[in-house]
Amino acid sequence: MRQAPLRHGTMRERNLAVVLGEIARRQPVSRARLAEATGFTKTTVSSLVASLAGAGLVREDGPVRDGERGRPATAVSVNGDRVAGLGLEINVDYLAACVLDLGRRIRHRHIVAADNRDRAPERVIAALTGLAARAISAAGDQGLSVAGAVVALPGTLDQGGGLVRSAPNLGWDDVAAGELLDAGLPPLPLPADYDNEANLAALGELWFGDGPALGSYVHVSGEIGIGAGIVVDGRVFRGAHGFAGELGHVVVDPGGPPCACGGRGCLEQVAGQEAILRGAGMTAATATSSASPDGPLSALVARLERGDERALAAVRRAGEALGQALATAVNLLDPDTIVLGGIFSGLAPWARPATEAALAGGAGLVRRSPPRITVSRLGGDAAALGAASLVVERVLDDPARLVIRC
Amino acid sequence: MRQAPLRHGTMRERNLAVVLGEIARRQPVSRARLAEATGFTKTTVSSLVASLAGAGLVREDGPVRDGERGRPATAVSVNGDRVAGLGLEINVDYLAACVLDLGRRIRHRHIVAADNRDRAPERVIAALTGLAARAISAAGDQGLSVAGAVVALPGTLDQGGGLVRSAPNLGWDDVAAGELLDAGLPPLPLPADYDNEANLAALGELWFGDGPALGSYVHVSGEIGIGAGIVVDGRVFRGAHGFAGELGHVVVDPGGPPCACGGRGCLEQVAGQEAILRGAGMTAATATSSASPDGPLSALVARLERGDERALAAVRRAGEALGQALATAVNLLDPDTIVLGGIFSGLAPWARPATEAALAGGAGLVRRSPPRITVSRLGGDAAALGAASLVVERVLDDPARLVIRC
DNA sequence: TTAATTCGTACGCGACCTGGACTAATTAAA
DNA sequence: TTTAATTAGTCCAGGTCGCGTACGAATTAA
Repeated sequence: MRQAPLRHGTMRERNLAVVLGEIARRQPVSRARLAEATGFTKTTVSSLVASLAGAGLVREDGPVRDGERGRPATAVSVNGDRVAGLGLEINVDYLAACVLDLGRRIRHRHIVAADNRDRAPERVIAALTGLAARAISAAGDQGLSVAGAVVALPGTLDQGGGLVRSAPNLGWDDVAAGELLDAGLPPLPLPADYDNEANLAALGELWFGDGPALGSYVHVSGEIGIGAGIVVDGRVFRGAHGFAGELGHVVVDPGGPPCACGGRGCLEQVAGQEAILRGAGMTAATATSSASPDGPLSALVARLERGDERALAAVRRAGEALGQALATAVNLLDPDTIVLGGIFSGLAPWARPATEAALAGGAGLVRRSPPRITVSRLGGDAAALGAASLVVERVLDDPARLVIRC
Repeated sequence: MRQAPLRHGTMRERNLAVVLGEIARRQPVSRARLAEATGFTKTTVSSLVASLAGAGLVREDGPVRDGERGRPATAVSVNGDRVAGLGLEINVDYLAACVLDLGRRIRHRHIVAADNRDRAPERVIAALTGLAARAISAAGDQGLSVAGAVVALPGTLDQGGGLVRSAPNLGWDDVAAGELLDAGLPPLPLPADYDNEANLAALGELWFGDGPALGSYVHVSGEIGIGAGIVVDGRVFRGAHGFAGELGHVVVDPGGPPCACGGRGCLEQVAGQEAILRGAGMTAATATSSASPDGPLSALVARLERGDERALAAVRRAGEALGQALATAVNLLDPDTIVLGGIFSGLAPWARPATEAALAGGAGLVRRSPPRITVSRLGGDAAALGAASLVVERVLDDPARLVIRC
C-alpha cells in the first residue's frame, strides 16, 4: 500500500485525531490522564486540546474534585453542543433523516413514508433534500452546525460514491444520485458521501447496538432483498468495487428457483421477504389487505405469535437457508459475530434456532466454535443512523479539517 | 481504528518508507524525480536517501546522461546486493526454502521431498531449520545478509503467529511451531513470522505472477485440501482470527457426502484432490503405483491428455463445483480477479471452462461482469516465494528498523 | 564563450514535540 | 494553622526534521 508523505502539518493533524479519539473513549478525562494514555507530554496534550477546544469539538467541564490529593484536574470531554452529522436514507418505502451530535446523541430524527418504487429519481431526491434542509435547521435551532452528510441508498454504488449502478427495488439504473444531491444540499464543511444501505446499517449497529464489542462482524440487513454489511476492525469491507457482501445471492439450493441474477436457489429466493410470505401462504394482496399498519411483516409476525404452522415452517425454512449462507460467509470472512438486522431482527424469535443449527453444522472444522449471533435492536432507519454516525466518526477521525475552518 | 501518536521519529520512519517505496517503483530514478513524485523538497529527499544508502538498502548508480540538457542526474536504485529475505515452507510432502534479495530476485531456492504426514513436529522443524541455515549461508556467500524469515504452514494458525491450531494433513494439533522455529533459527534483525500457506501462496502470486495488476483477488490454492488466499489492496485479508478464506468448506451440494468439518457437500469433498482421483477411477494405490514421479496428479494429467473420459468428467465436475463456490466468494468478497493455483493450475486446461460457466451463472446480477480468471504460473513452492516476498515487502514498508541497526 | 537548464547541497527558518522547571490547587500530617 | 506531599497544568529552552531559498556543479544550446 502506497503511504503518504508525512510533514509537520500532517503530524499535527494525526495527533489531534489521536487526542480527540482518546477523549471520546474516556469521556471526562484530564489532560494529565491523556498524556499518560497517549504518551505525549503534558505540554503537547495541552496544545492539542486547546486547538480542539478552539474548534468547538472539545469542552472543559471545570475542575473535578476526585478525593485524591493534589491539584484537582479539569475534565475535558467531547463537546456535543456544537458540531453534528447528518444521515440521510432513501429506501423503497420511506425516506429518513437523522442528526447526531458529536456525542452520538440523536438530536433530530424524521422518517417519512413514501412509495419510491419507480418514482423519478429527481423527485425522490428533491423530497430528501427537503428533509435534509429541515434537519439542518432543526440542528441549528439547537446550536449545532452540521459538519457533513452521508446518504444511504438501497442499491449498488460506484466505488467513488455518487453513481447508483443499479437499485432494482427502486427501479434505478445508472442514476447520478451524488450530483443531484450535491446540487440540492446546502454546502457543508465536509463533502457529502454515499454508500450502500446495508453497509451503513452495519455501521449503525457498531455505534448503537452492541458497539465495538462486536469486533468484526457480518450484519444481515434484509428488507425486500437480502444484503450484508461486513465490518472488520470498525471499517466496512467493500471489496474491489464496493459490491462485497451480496449475501442475497449466495446459492443455498443449487436446484432451486431461478433468480433475477441468473443463478438458481439464491438465498433471496428462499429467505427474502416475498419468499417467506409466499411460503406462509400470504400473497402480497393478503398481506397488504390486512390491517397491519407496518406493512406485510407485522401481519406475518401476528400469525407467528398465533402459532400458525405454515408461517412457522416458512420462517424456519428461511432461517435455515440463512444459516447455510452464513456458514459460507463465516468460512470466507471469519467474523466474530453475526448480527441479524432488517426483517430478520423481527423474525429472530422464530428463525434463529434454525439459523444457529445450520450455522453450527456448516462452519465447524476450522473455527472451533461458530460466531456469536446477535439480534439488532435498531429500527428501520438503522442505515440513516449509521450514515450520521459515519459523519461523526469522520470528524473524530480527522478533526483537522474542522479545526482549520472554525 | 485507534491511531498511533506521531512524533518526529515516526515521521522520519514513514518518510524513509515513502522514498524507498518510490525508488522501488521507479527503479533507476534521480533525487529530483523523487522530490517531484513525493512532494518532498530536494533537500529532504537527499537526506532520506542518504540514510537509506547508509543502511545498504539503496545504491547510487552513477551519473546518467539522458540527452536532456542540464546537469545529469545520479540514478538511485534499490540495492539488491546487501539485504535479503528468507521464505520457508512446510508442506505435506516437501520442505522448501527460498532467499530473495531486495530486488525480489531469487538468490537461492531449495525444495526437499519429505513425507511429513504424522512425523513429529520437532523432527519436521529440525529439518526445516537445517534448510534455513543452509539458505542463510548461501545468502552470505553472495554478500547478502538475511533481514528476516517468514514460514508458511499448511494449517490454521493462531492470529498472533506461532501456534498451529490444526493442520489436519500433517496431523498436527496445537503445535507451538513458532517457539520451536524461533529456537532453531539464528537471530535475525526482524522477528520471524508465520502464516498460512494459502495466504502466502496468494502473496507469491502478487509478486511473481501478474503482479499488482491483479488488484484485489482470490487465489485458490488446493493441494489435498482447498484453501484460498484473499488479497485486497496488496494485503492479505485474514478475518477476525486469521481463518478467512476457507473456500474448501463452502457447501456446493447440500445433500452431498459428509465432510470432516461437520457439513455436507463441502467443496473439498467434491473438488479436492482425493475426490477428483476417486471420480477418475484412480484409487490412491493406482495413483502412487503409477510411475509418475510428481505424485498422483501427473498420472491424472496423463490420462486427461490421453482423453480419458472418466478423468475428464471428474475434472469437469470439480471445476464446476469450484465455480459454484467461487461465485459465492465473488458475491461476498467482490474481487477483481480469481487466480487458480495449487492443483487447479495444472488442471486448468480441462477444468476452467466448467469453472467459468458456473461462475458466470452464479454471480451475475450485482457485478455486471464476473471477475477475470487467471492461472498461476508458480510452482509448488509458491508459498515459500510468497513468504520470502513478505520479508522483502516488510523491509521496503518499514526500512527504519534496518536503518537503525546497520 | 555565454546563456539556459537541471541536479544536488548548504544554511537558515519554522513547525512541533520533548523535558525540566515552575506555579497552582488540593489533601495529609504535624 | 502551618507545612509537606502530591497532582495538574503552563512556560520556556532545546532538539528534530521538513521547507525554502540560494548557490555551486555539470551539462546542452546558441
